[in-house]
Amino acid sequence: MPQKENSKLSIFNLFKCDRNKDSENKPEHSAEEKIILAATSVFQQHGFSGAKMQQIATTAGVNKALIHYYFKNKEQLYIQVLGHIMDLYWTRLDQEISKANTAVELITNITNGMFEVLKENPECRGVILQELAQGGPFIEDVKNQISLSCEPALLKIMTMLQGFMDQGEIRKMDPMGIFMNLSGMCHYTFMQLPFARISNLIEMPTDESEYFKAKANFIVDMTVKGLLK
Amino acid sequence: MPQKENSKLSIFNLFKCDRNKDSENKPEHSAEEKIILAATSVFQQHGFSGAKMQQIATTAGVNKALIHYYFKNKEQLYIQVLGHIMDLYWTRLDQEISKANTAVELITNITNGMFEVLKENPECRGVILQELAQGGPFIEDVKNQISLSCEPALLKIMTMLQGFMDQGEIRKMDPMGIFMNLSGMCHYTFMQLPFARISNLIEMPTDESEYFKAKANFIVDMTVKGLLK
DNA sequence: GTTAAATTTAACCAAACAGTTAAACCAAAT
DNA sequence: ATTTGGTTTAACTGTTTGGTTAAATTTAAC
Repeated sequence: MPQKENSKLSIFNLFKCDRNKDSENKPEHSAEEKIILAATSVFQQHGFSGAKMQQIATTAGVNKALIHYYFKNKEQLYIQVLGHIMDLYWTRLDQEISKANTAVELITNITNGMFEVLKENPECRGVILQELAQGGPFIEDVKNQISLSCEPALLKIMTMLQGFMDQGEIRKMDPMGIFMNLSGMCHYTFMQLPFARISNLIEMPTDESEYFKAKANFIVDMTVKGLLK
Repeated sequence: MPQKENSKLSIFNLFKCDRNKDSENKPEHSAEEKIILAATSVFQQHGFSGAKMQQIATTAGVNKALIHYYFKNKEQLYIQVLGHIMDLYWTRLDQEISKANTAVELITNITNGMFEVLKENPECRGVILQELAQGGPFIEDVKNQISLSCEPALLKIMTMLQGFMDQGEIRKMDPMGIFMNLSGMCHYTFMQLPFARISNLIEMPTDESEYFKAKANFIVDMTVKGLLK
């Protein structure tokens, strides 16, 4: 069904096909899902203005007219993409933090969760942060999406950190500051990945997953050490 | 003089007017400088594709034809802007690190230097990182610019950190990893600034400079603590 | 088998935009 | 006084692109 206005695809529908690759009878996304996924990728590569509707259609293996059948216009499509990415990101992060019982585990899980979601979904890297950094016309939509997707998980993280401080596992610091610093280190790792790949200033092992593993460990190590009493 | 091809404006010419504001007789930038400055701002706000040559001209207080008189096309102008930003950034950083005698001073100065240059030049925030994160067609130009602008300063930082490790002030860690983490925390602070300004999840004092000061101290504190033995 | 929804095809429109051109204008230098 | 180079003006071109439309075609449901 077309959804010209403000309905929103759920991440659960959008990715259930990826999760159980064994079901060969229904391996395909719906057209609407394919469009969102393609749009996410194209917006990531070229930015909002640089992304062409035709390329999104081609990438999705779909006709351009169909995009406008499902989405009112480029802006609305972009907003849906923002929502999709936020959902993807915070759903994953929420899973990770729920498993932690100590501060060290929490830091470790957040870091690994961020690394995994950014590894598996390269298109997450640019899109959101671009909106944040530029403070463009979609910043309000990002804010609304954040309220929906991330606020509960974020508050959970804050509460847990505060708890670990109260019980003395780590020293008393601003929990939001801790999380922001951790986010910064993780995201920055992926932000400069295209540069790291071609630069001789940064050593990259042939196996890139080794690089990520080492980076994540390094971040956890430095952060945990920075938090302990 | 027009410079259709590969000549490059020096940052020293580009900003000497800002430094000595007392000289009222020559307060104006040259047209070429005005164009670069305007272009930097417009590219930052709208990205490469979203930036309009006409808007750059208007912002610079100059005619559109004049842009093409000095710069071959949009791509070349953008590359010049990248170079200008990198120069600006690393020149400032180089000044800061030279003043440090201990690891703590080094971390402090790098952090403060980054904060100041990002505070004073908001347009630095998006442009470069956008290129890095997207890995777009200009990544090679960024790499070349980095070789010119930052490599010496970066190597200096690495050497200093290594020295502080050898003499036992901080524990032995990958110096590049330290710098990358520090960069990530600083840049991320500014990246999400537009969001922080409108969000109620992040507390912002009415005086924004207070926010920056606290953030910088927090980053230094966490980093230094994370590096000590 | 009929109906309704999903999807394609292909042509089209209007606006925006990068870049060009040529003539005119102006300021400073010679 | 003339030259030269920087700068403006304004019109123009060719292309790209977002979006529309209407008819045709397929798919799935009932």
